[in-house]
Amino acid sequence: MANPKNFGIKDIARAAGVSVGTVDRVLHNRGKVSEIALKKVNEVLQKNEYRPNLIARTLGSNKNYKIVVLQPEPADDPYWSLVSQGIEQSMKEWIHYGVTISCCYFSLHRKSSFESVAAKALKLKPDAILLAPILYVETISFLRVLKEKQIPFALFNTNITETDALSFIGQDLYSSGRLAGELICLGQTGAGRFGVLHVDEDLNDSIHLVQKEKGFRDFIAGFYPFRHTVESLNRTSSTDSSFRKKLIQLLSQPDLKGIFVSSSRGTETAASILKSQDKGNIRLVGYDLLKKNIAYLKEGVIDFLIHQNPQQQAVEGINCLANHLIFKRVAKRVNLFPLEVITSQNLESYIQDQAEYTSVNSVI
Amino acid sequence: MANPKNFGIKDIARAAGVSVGTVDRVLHNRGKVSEIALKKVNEVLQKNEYRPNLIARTLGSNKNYKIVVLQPEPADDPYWSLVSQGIEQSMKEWIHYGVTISCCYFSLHRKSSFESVAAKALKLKPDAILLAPILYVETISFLRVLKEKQIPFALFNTNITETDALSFIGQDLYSSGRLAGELICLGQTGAGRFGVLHVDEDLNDSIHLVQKEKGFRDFIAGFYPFRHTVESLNRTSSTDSSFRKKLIQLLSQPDLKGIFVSSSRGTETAASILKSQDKGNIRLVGYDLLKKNIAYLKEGVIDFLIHQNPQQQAVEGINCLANHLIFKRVAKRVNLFPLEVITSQNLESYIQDQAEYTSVNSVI
DNA sequence: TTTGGAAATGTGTGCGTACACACTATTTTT
DNA sequence: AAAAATAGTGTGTACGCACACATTTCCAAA
Repeated sequence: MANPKNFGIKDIARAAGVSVGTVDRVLHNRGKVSEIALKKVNEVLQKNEYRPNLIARTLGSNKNYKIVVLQPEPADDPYWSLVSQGIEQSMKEWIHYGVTISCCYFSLHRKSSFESVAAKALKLKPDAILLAPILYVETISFLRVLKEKQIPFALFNTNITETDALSFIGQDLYSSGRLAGELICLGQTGAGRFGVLHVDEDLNDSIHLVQKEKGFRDFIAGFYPFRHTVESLNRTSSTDSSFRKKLIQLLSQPDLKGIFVSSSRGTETAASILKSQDKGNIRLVGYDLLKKNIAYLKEGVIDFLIHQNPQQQAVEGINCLANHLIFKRVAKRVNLFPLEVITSQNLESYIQDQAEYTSVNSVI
Repeated sequence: MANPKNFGIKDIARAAGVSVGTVDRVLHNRGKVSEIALKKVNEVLQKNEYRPNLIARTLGSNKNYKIVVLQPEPADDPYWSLVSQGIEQSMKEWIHYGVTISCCYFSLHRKSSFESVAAKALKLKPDAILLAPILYVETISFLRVLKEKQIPFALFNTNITETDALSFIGQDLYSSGRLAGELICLGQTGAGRFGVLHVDEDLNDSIHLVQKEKGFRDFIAGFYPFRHTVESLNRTSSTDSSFRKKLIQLLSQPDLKGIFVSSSRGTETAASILKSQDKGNIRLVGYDLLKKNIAYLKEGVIDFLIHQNPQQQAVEGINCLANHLIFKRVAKRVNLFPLEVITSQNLESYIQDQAEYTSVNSVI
């Protein structure tokens, strides 16, 4: 077994009887190399299990890359400002490697904004794109353009499997709905009613919400042994006043077992209504460690939060693309995040700062 | 704001009117530098917010470091073989930076083995030590020796706060006991009995078990609103046959609400007994994703596993020490791991391979 | 046979930093 | 006053790889 720190291209060249220039050409499939030299070098590479020193490679290389992120407007929803935090973190880290990162925001309430934002992103001449495909229809057509232009891209938050994405970074949303079902059913007995809430999003274009609900319904149908019904309530915009009335009506049902809310912001809205109706004893499962959700969790209004960890999704999306660009690293098609269950007793362990330094894999 | 990629020590030297040798001496407090030159260089450094290129620094430096890990014998318990996997992973990664890692194993069943293993570790002339302080008394005296010899060390798995550890990497064990209490009480009503099991460890020298039980008891006492008792069962060795009888007796109590097991291997033992007694409906909370525990979780015998993630603890312990040695990086005194709740529905998201590439922080 | 072009290879310099050693100026000791 | 020691600085080379450009070799065409 070679000592990886000491066996470099000079040693390869010496052993193969060629110059370091030829070794470089073989390693990078660059220029022209004779069959004889190619064979000799490859034999030495294989025999010694050569691994390039990626630190030296980075230092010696002189390329710059640009990554553009397309995501919903953070000012509209604190969930997406967590993503922005992850992006800012990544900017600071990757600048040393000659990678610059830019953000383009589209509005979830004006779907038409997606197209002009996407055009703007392309104007920036990105080497790669990280995209949260929240708007299914608009995203598909944009991805067609990326394919034409041969711009590599990765998806996060929501997966669209019928694309050529380098990678998807995020949770299995169907399974997160099943998990919510499991957490709501635990310890429950007797015939019952379950609620699913979707708040402030167009259900028809938001496959992530559809998948979550399906997971929830499938779990209840398959595992809750008593007679039950599952009802869905949607609020399409914050000016829709019938939603509150319908939820209050649902809360007054004596057989109500629990409520699953499909988004982080919706969780906050539902918790607020449950609290004001003095219904904090109803089992409530929602998403994400937004400030207000944390407060409701501590009060016991919310029983469980499923942590989507959007910040880390963004970080790992950038890492995936940067590794692809710089190191030509093969990406995992699906980088599945754990479905993290947050309760009042493990909350503190999640909101403390995570480890400052983690694996060095990203540069090796 | 300086462009971090372009402003190097040559630029500093030029701007300060000195050579790169003098800049180097100022940066590293090395050799001798006149007050005049020192002032000039420091002004330029500050004005330009100079940050060294750590990649170049690593390449240009020629130091080797040795880290030694002290942990319980993996052959005795699959939990510790997960740690070994983390160590092996880290060996591969850090060898490129001139860091070699060795392991020394002590037996939990022969406390006397700790002393000779610790001596062996010192014989290896480590630059730093990563230690699982499972045996409290033995550990304390060893840490005194490390302090004398000025060998930096980090602790993982169990914290001992009254030490000069660079860092502790692991979970808050008291809180994990509380979390277990929360998960067992959820949806339970009426007067009840709760069990805590400790399997195959000396409770007097194992503060991690003590802390977990205390957390569990404190949660139940503070939050379970009905009349209740908490009883503790210990098995001191696998030849202790009264344990099984006592557990079966506990299982037959009609007011039993749930059981908390304090270790991963004990969880397996308890689940096996619960299953054989056809008591899979009893709420059971234990630790870790060992193969057999996973099987029992899928069957529903175990309701929750708290994932200690020992592999990642080891990885991050090594990263902490390596960063300290190579980059003189200041370590977080406490690197608190999330208390991860595993159920049958989120299990798959945890046992898939984790992200292959993560933050580049470790080398910047 | 000679010439020109293509194929193939070797060499030099760069990336940014670390650090050993040569060199110069000043101060102290004999 | 001369020699030795100290303070301080500059220069060169190293790390391992990338890659541009100079040089050599080989082959085909005239």
